[in-house]
This record gives sequence, C-alpha cells and structure tokens, in this order.
Amino acid sequence: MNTPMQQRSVTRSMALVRELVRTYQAFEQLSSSRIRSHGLTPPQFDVIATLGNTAGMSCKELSSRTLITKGTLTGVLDRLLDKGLISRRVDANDRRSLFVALTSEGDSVFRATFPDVTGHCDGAFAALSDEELKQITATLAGLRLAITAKLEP
Amino acid sequence: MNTPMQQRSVTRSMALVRELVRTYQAFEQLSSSRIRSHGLTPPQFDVIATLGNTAGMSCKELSSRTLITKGTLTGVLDRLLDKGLISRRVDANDRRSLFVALTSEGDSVFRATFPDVTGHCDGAFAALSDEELKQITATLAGLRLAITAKLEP
DNA sequence: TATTGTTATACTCTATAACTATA
DNA sequence: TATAGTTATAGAGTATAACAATA
Repeated sequence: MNTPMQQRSVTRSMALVRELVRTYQAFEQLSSSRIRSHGLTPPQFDVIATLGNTAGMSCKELSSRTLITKGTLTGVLDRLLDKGLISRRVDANDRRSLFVALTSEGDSVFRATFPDVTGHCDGAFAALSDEELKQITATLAGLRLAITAKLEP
Repeated sequence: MNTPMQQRSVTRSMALVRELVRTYQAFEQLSSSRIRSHGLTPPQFDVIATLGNTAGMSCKELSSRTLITKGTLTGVLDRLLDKGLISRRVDANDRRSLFVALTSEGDSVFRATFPDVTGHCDGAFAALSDEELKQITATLAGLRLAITAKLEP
C-alpha cells in the first residue's frame, strides 16, 4: 500500500529472476561436465552448436548469435581452428568478411556432443509429457522476448 | 516410429534446452551491463547477492550456493575484500573455517545493485500478472529440481 | 566514413592439484 | 584420515580500444 513503487516492482520479478538463474546454473553444471569430457570449453561448444546444421556464417553473425564479442570470438575460433573443427575463409563477395563453417571433423564432433549434452537432460525431463515440454518452452520464449525487447532500445 | 530411441529422446528436450539457454543469455546480457556499471563482475555480484540479507556464511556454503569452486572463490573474495565489501574472519568454533559477511559498505552496494539488476527485468515483465509470474517461477523450479536430481547421483 | 575482423593489453575467471592448518 | 581454505600454475574468456583492410 505505502510500499515504495520501486520496492514493490523489484519484489515482483525477484523470485522469477532468481529461479531463472538457478535453473540455468543447474543446467550449466550438468552440461559443462559433458562438454569438457569431449575436450571443449562451453564457449567453444556454443560456437560448434551454433554452426551445426548450417552451411556456415560470418563472424559477425556468429558473434551476435553466441553473444561472444568479436575480439573474444577471434581467440575462440583460433583454438577451434587448431583443433581442425572449423574452417575460416574470406567471403568472395565482401572481402572484409570471413565465412566460418564446421569441417567434416567439426561436424562429427557436433553430432557426437550435441545429442550427448542435450540428451543428459532427457532423463531429467522424462516425467514431463510432450505437451508440458512444449508449454514450458513457449513460456521461456515469451520471457526471452520480453527481456530482449528491453535490451534493444 | 522407427526413429532410434536416442534420437527421439534428444529431440524431445532439445527445444526446451535451447530456449532455456537463450532466455538466460538474454537475461545475462541485460544484467551484466547493469552489474558492470556498479564496478562489479558477475561472479562478484553473485557473491554479494548470495550474502545479502544473511548474517554471513562459510566459504564452503558460499561455494556451494554460487557454484564457484573453492580455489576460484578465494580470488573472488580477495577482490571483494580489496574493495572493502566483505569481511572474512576465522570461525571461533572450527578454526579451519572462515566466516564471510558483507561489510556495511558491502550491504549498501547490495541494496543499490540488487534491486537495480532485478528491477531492469520488471519493465520486461510488466505485461505479466502476479499469477503468471508465480506460475512461471514454479515451472522453472520444477525444471531445476528435475535437473538437480540428475546431477546428484 | 562505416564496417569487418584482428591485435594488444590487462584483468578475471576457471580447472586442477599440491599444500597448510585444523579436526 | 578427513575437511576448510590457500596457493600455484596454466589456460581461457572478457572488456576495451586501437588498428588494418575493405566497402
């Protein structure tokens, strides 16, 4: 009633935010150990997973999808290049741009790791029906859109 | 129908996992810029937020709540100590253990940053009713429990 | 002039494991 | 012997900003 506006507002989303963070952290903990067992770091896996099932993309697009800033991305790509998992070549149309794609070995790693990482969640979600999974996914998507809208302006 | 078991299973949770990661990343992006504007890193904020509204706790407990491993935690606490935001003193009962708590300056920082960070989500969630917020929070909690159960054994 | 990506710098976090001191 | 934390080491990610090449 006479709780300050700011205070009430904060209380409203606090529980949700905390729970989102905790849920993600739990997932992170589960997936990170799986990722490392394949000899990758989480950011490296992020790149592999983003490139998987695509023809490839520019560093700019890869950066915006993974949320890894361009300066950092160069280093991450260097290490994946050393491992032979990606190729990086100049775009013929715009020679400022680099086209990054999985090599066939990178694709093998993608096919081995991605199902393994997500697959470890399936046991956890076994109790949920397809309908419930769909529902939760939609809820999260809505949440994400709300946050993204707040980010852009 | 004749899709392999593993394949079907992966497909089931893949969309949900991707959406959870993306939603969290969007939140991370929003909160991280707020956190840094207060002169903290995300792990440092994590510690401040965990200590906030408590009397303090051991490094062990802090480590298990933040998911920061003990070796890393020492460094993070060192930096917060340098900033004068926490105190670290030997526990009288068990002299192997350290009791970590916010200083009054740390508490001020907590009170300034925590509402600011979570508050930036309130605009995003303004369209949701209290009931919906509650519902989504409960859904996430269920998801987390499912993942945590998978982690422990 | 603007954009794409690299390089340079300095710092923080991370995993891992050996170590100290208490219990 | 086991536990709480620190220290040591090496690597990886991060922010930031200056830079080169191309548009």
